[in-house]
Amino acid sequence: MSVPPEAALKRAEVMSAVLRRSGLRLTHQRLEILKELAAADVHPDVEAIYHAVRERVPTISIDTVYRTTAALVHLGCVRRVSATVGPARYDPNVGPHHHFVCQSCGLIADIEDADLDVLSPPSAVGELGEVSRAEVYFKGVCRSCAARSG
Amino acid sequence: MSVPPEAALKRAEVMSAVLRRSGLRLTHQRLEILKELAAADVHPDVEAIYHAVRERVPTISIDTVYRTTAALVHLGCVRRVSATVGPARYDPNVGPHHHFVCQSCGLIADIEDADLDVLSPPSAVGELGEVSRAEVYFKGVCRSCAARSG
DNA sequence: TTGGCTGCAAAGCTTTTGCAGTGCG
DNA sequence: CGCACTGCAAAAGCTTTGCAGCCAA
Repeated sequence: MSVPPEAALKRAEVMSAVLRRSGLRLTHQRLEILKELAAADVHPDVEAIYHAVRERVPTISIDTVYRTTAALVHLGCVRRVSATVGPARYDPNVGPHHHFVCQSCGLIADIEDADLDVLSPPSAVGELGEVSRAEVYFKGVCRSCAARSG
Repeated sequence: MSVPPEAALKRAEVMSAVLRRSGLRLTHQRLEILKELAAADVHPDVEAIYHAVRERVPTISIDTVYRTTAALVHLGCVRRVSATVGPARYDPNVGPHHHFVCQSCGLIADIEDADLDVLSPPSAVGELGEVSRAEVYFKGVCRSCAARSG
């Protein structure tokens, strides 16, 4: 939630535009979910989005959050990332970037690094399929988990 | 299942040794699960392991497969990897290596590349936590999915 | 012998789906 | 006004847990 307001606004506008352009309806519920995602920098899961949006739209159901996130992923507006533990998390940053993953609590943090962005696959990968993107995951233990377990 | 027999045997022996050394019992069921994992090169999920082992141990239950894989992950004998879709998959190769992931069917293939192994995290990562390993995921669409959908 | 392990059953958690009413375009 | 969307409820899929009997060490 500490994404710069102007960046969040821009993201929300892009998402709205893509939604509208693709023929999907921009409902009150979808708008709130989309704004929540646009402003998120903690890769929230569906449960977290649901609770946050419910503050403003008390009648929303979690099904709608599932359906809307699925639609946004399908449109390429957000990216579904999954840790090795816990529910799927959603990343509103769809540009090239990388992640730090805490193996203990599942925290996922963005890592921006131009050198990693230009990583190209070894030639052998071509035999497996068509690569659209490379993502580096740095796995370890985050500060708070390290502090908690000594 | 096309891992070289001697490599699979070696892996199975290492896993058995680790299990025994850690005070866990090497039961008939565990031995078969462990052999199945040692010989696997397709990153099977629990369901796949269960069905394969059941050919030889018809009375085994899927709970035991869940419990045994969890134990092996905890001991560092196999690695749990998760695609963005479907159940968790298990990788008996715990050395440094990378993956190709099919975004359509969830297939995960190993990629060996010495250059990628020595990738070091950007300095900013140090603020987040302690990194124990870097893994590169090349995401795209595998050959059979590409063929299926044109 | 005995404490850890197994199989069974039930439950928990995440996610998907069918349906009827609602509201966006 | 029509059809996509929503909320509700039920179910499906993956995984974990409690318990009583069994077996590796």
